[in-house]
Amino acid sequence: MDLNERKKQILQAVIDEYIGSAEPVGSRAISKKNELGLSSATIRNEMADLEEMGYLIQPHTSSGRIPSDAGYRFYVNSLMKRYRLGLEAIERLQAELAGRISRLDMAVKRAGFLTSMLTDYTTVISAPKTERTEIRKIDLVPLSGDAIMLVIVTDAVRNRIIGSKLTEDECEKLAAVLNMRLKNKAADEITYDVISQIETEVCGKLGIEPKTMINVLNFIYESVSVMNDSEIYVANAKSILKYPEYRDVDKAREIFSFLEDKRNLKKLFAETDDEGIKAKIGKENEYEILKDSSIVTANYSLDGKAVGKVGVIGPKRMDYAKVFASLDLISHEINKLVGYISGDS
Amino acid sequence: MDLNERKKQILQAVIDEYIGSAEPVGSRAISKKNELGLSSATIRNEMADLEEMGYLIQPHTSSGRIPSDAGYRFYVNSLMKRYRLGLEAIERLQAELAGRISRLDMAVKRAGFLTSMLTDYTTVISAPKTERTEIRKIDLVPLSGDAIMLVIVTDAVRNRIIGSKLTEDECEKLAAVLNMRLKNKAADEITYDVISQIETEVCGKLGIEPKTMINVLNFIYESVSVMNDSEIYVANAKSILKYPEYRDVDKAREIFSFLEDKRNLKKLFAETDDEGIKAKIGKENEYEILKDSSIVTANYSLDGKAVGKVGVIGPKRMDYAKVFASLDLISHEINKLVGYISGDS
DNA sequence: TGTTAGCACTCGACTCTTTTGAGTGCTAAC
DNA sequence: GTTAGCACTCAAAAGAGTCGAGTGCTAACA
Repeated sequence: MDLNERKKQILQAVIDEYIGSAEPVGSRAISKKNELGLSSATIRNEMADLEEMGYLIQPHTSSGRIPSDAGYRFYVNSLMKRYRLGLEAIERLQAELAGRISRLDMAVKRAGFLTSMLTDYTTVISAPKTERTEIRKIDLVPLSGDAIMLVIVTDAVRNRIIGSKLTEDECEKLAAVLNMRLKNKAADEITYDVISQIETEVCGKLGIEPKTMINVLNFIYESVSVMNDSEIYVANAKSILKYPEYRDVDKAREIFSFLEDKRNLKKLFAETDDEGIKAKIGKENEYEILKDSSIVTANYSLDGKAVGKVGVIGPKRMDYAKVFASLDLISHEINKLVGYISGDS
Repeated sequence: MDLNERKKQILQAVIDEYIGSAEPVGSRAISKKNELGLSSATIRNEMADLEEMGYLIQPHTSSGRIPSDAGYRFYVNSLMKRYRLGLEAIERLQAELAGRISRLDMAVKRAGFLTSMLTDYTTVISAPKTERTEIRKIDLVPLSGDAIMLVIVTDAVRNRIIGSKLTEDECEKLAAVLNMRLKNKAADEITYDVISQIETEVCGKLGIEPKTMINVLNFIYESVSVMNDSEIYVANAKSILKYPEYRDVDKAREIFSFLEDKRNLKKLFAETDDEGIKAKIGKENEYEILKDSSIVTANYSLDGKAVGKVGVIGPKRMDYAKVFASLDLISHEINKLVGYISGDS
């Protein structure tokens, strides 16, 4: 069942051609390129073999061939030539990412955008996931001038200044209650209900102005919300409209809907390998909607541990070589970045 | 040139019908509804008049009529009936907006999303613009345990904790330099260059660890960036694919591109009235790409002063009555919200 | 004078047929 | 093993015919 050298060359030529044109490729077209010095008839025979072996598909009797999922798979595994990104592109990307970005989530967002520009495909990127964080301490510090500072300590420290006339004594009492209720609780245990309960139970008892109470609790809830969901960003979703395989507006809309729901994207990433750059081609994807698309994902890491992923979504005939090269570059650049930006969020 | 009552009724009937069907409306269809008790022939005569007067257009000789821009304009100004939103819809919206949102930008984002759900059209919303803010003071406070707190005071206070071993003395010196350079400067004067200059000039002179310096300056730059651009959010862009007028994928893509560039949206908002709810219909829009679309914008305010806008973008035959009602509701709800959330960002 | 029935006319949309041409598989000769 | 040649296939494009929703106009009616 092995492919001889000539069959490989022909398969590669067909796929390369099809990636560019999105039209079924005929024997004559391959022969014309004259890289192999074979007539169309010979190539026709080989293509018939390749079809029988499952690497090519003929949409109808009298048309050229298009690659099957297996064909693409073989191409990605064995045939694809290494793509060299232009030096200017690399340098521009490095410059863009090296700009003044101190917040990691912004940097990640930017990286996603740049990937989508580099590849011309829709890009999905996840911000680093903070492992099960729990609240270590909550502090309330009165500041001069009718303001207090609320500090929430987890792995990181988040703080906010709130306009309020709480005295030092009141601050202490409130902080004590909050710590009693929330200390050592994991972020995902602190639900909306827990917060609401504190509001109703505590507010009257301590005699604290409701507005202050609400502001404090809001900030706490917001903070745990942020901790819980590792953000996922989608860049350049519109680019799918560029490719003829999504000419059907309804299909495009389905994909947009899919991309909009971050739970889908999380699940998508959860299913992918945690190392290297991997492609999922067509039906290799779990999701019905993506059966005609391919996804290539890469990991980026901090201290050698995978913390986030970047993925490129496009038609099955995507330019895998370019996408692999781009993701390789981007993930390396993010690695550098993550190591560089200080850990605070 | 005035329209008599009957012509008005017919124009209204045509537009109502067309809003629902997106198909040219014939005289028979109007006659059938039997609200006027007129035969198709009579209506035909009236429609011919309405066409002559510029309110209707006949795409080709033997087809029904569709409203012209002027027709829509007349409809919006004089004909449109008040739309009553369902009570459950109103209550659900209020509940959704009243959730635990303490950050204004999040609330605004949410409001945009809700508007798009309510109307089923793409929604653009701008976060409140802080007027020319300037830096009043920069503080650096050493904390226990290898950390310092950087505080930037403008109208609001932004602060961040940075890992660094600066002593109290060094903090004071650095703060002095930063204040000397940046105090009383408006946010938009503090460009990337200004920040870079400080980095190169100050770093060596004070003998401060570069990493700390970079973190401090990054946060400052980030803060002024945030002050400068009032964020604009787009919700439910994909919904434009729902309407037959955007069946042409290339046209849809153009609109997506337009929506992606926030400068366009800012300009769009800048061109609209600062009070009430206003529609721009078809060619009333500056942008070529929006010539076949309509935009309805509303303002929301804080202390009676307009601070932000919400806009709905859809096909010219959008359900203006519903959109006006929705925007009315939403802007009132945001008004409440903005007054309620404390001023910090 | 306003309304309406009636009729000839228009023209996009749909269907059916024909033509075209890119591509195939197979055979026979090199 | 390779290739020229040829009959064959079939989607897509082009053309022809039909249908019907809709019009404008005229003449008759209330």
